Amino acid sequence: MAGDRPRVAPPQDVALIGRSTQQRATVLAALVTAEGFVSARALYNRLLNGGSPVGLSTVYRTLTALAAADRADVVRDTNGERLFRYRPGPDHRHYLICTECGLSLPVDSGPVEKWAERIARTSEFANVRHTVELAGVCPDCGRRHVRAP
Amino acid sequence: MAGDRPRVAPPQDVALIGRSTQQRATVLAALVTAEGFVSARALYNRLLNGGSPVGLSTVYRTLTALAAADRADVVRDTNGERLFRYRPGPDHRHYLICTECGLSLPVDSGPVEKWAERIARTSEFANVRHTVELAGVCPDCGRRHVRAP
DNA sequence: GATTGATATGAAAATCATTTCCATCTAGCG
DNA sequence: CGCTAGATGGAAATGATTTTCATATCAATC
Ligand SMILES: [Zn+2]
Ligand SMILES: [Zn+2]
Ligand SMILES: [Zn+2]
Ligand SMILES: [Zn+2]
Repeated sequence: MAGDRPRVAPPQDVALIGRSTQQRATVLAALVTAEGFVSARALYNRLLNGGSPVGLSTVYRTLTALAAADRADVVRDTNGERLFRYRPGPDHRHYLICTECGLSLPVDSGPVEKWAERIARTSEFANVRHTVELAGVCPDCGRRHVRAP
Repeated sequence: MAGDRPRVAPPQDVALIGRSTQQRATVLAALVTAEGFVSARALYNRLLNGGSPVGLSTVYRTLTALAAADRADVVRDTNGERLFRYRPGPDHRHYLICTECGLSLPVDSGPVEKWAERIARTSEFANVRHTVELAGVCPDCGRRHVRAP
């Protein structure tokens, strides 16, 4: 198995999670290209079809590491499956996600950040983190469902 | 197996999720008594030890039904496990939960509800729901960790 | 460019929460 | 008292994620 694997431009980010390997660059590139939330399995399949197979465990490891390094946002879909989305900037974001097609839009979370901070401050709790997700049906999917089963 | 199972006062709520059975009353009573978030398995064990065993599948079914009937709030812990908490009132709540001991406190969520509503309104999305959770380390658990591994 | 030790990979097996199956029970009603 | 739709529970199935461990490869050093 030498060398005929398509090289993907490894964004500098790869270095942030340890050694810079071919697989990590591939997974990261795929995540960036996805432009939305994807599951580990979906990414795995995408790479498989694309001719750049990466082991499923490696996909999981890479995505988990990216999330830990704040390079990816993570949400859980209704079945409890984890979905990952590449995050360009340093600050975390919150999204409005379509439960039908997965379309995700960052929302203005300023107010909710302030609220969370205030709660954290006035509580005696330490190291307070928050999870905020909005989910609904996007216009396209809604249109598609008018009077149809 | 006749009749020596301790009767638990079935809150009227049992009726809300179909037939009023002994098991559902038992599960609901245990959930109320828990006074915090519990997993299905934890509740199952509690009942087992308490001498009022209820099948695990039934525990799951009951908790799921209670949640669907807005009688319980649900969160996911860091491992993706679902935790349930009995909800006395009609309105949903959000909590500040201790990641160490599970202690959960309802927080004032007025501002975040308004925020979520505004986002929902200004987006074109339909049927928008939200998930909001705060998690940290409670005073007791924090104290317990000072300078200790 | 060869050596090498720390890391990373991946296929398969293991975990673990949750669901489904299905044979058996029972609440609720006439 | 029956009757039956709905409920139960133990076992088996499902499905995502993690672990295992033998093998491969990064990257620093000679
Ligand atoms: Zn959609
Ligand atoms: Zn935030
Ligand atoms: Zn605590
Ligand atoms: Zn709310």
